[in-house]
Amino acid sequence: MKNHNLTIYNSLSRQKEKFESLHEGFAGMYVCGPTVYNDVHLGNCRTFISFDVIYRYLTYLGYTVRYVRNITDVGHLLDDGEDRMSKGARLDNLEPMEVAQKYTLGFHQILQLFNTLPPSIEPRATGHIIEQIEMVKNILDNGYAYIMNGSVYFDTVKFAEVTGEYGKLSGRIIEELLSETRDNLKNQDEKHHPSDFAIWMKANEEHIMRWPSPWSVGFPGWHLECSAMSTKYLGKQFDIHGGGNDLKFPHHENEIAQNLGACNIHPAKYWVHTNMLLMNGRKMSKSDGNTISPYELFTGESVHVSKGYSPMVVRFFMLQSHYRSTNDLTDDALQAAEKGYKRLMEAYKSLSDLLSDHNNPTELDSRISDIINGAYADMDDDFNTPRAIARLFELVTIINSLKEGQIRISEISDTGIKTLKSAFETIIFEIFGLKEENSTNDGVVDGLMQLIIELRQIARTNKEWTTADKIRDGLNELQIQIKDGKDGSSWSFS
RNA sequence: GAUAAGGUGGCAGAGUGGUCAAAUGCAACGGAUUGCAAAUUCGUAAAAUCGUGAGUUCGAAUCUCAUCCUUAUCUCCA
Repeated sequence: MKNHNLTIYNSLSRQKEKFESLHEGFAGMYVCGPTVYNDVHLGNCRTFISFDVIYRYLTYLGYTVRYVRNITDVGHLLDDGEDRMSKGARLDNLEPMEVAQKYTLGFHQILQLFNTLPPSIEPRATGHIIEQIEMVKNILDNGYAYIMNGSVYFDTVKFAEVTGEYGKLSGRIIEELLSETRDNLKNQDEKHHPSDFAIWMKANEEHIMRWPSPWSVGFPGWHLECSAMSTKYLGKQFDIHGGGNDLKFPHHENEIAQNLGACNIHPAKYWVHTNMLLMNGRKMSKSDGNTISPYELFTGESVHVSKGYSPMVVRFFMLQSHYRSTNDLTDDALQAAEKGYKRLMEAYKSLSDLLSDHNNPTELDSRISDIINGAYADMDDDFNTPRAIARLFELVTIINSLKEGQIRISEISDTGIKTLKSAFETIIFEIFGLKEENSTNDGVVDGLMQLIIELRQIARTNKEWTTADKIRDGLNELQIQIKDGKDGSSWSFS
């Protein structure tokens, strides 16, 4: 275990709290995953990238982390009461499980491109029907639910009266919830109160996804899976529960109610919510066209971007804002992120070329250590990646100055260089989860390019500028950029 | 309407009582490099008085109130 002073903003208390895990050396984290009836939304990616960094940082600190992220493949109700999964199935003319499989695979592919680590356990709601039924039983036994025509509803009024816990996370006031009317909601008449919610639903004739239960052949309520699966894999109480801001109500509020209702204990010590990703200052919305898919973003096939941006550039862009702030995705901002990201990676590469001629501690050495410690302190402060990145760029300036001679190489010791290198590796690759891209691994291309560069060099030596420029411009059109430096030319994909 | 989070340079985005005329990246400007560019790089240089108005305080971007705007949730959403 590393010494640290990690604080996390807890949505439940609305303040930063010192992180102390329930079990020394271990950390349990549950994050609400996607509903797999559609392609992943870029906003989802932001959330999962944020939690990926949290997962990575906890691991870096030395915790043995169990990271559970579910796949919702049943239970979401549409306005008309139809299950989301079966709707997708009907439209695509597929089995519900086929739909789930298809979009689960797509989801994994995209997240892999973003270099997120897979969770320790990725449970599916349909694989935990038994656990969910058990939980319904427990809630019934504790008197916080009632049965109506084969469906089971959570009694929010009674729960609120007995525990006083309902609405705390989202700041809802129970009286106001009770006075709300929702005439268009199906089964409204079955509920005692509008704020009550289904934990088991009786399936009607057309409903494809159905399981037997003590109450009816039916399916579990949407909020129930997370309560059941977090309890199963992390215990009745665990450290961190995460998800997007938009899940606070009703999903997380109801989850807390279910856990308390079934187990008499608050499920999570720290509730962590990520903020929304915007595009051009507005929310992403399919209906008004203000949306872009991860794939479109990578290829540039969208009116919203001037070109494609690689997954690592997008990841870096997202890390440049704090997870609790909204993040505005714009073409300008992505271009800026791309340049910054490249500069950061180039500086890392330059480190290999730096050689000090001595090993006596210097003033610069200690300045470097201070900056690095600052970056870790930023991460300790509620995972402040933008500030940590800012510090890395202070190091970038130092590295480049050493390389270019603005700072004499004797001003840094051998140890200082090693410290820089290991800090870059740990922070950029291990914690931020960035990786190098664009290596061709293609001997033929490399060989050809080497040859072309040599030919152009001959032309340049002979001052045949027309030929040299033709090669340069022609390659440029093929998205290959020639970079003329002091020690010859190099190339890269632009 | 209610609830929650916000409005900081040209753009993105840190900062939440004094060390802030305010980090960092990009852009812009100046220099280095170049056959010219691009790319790269340096800059004790330039750029925001922190939505608006009022208040608390010796002192506010940071606290309070009002007001305008944005986003989220209240119905499925990361």
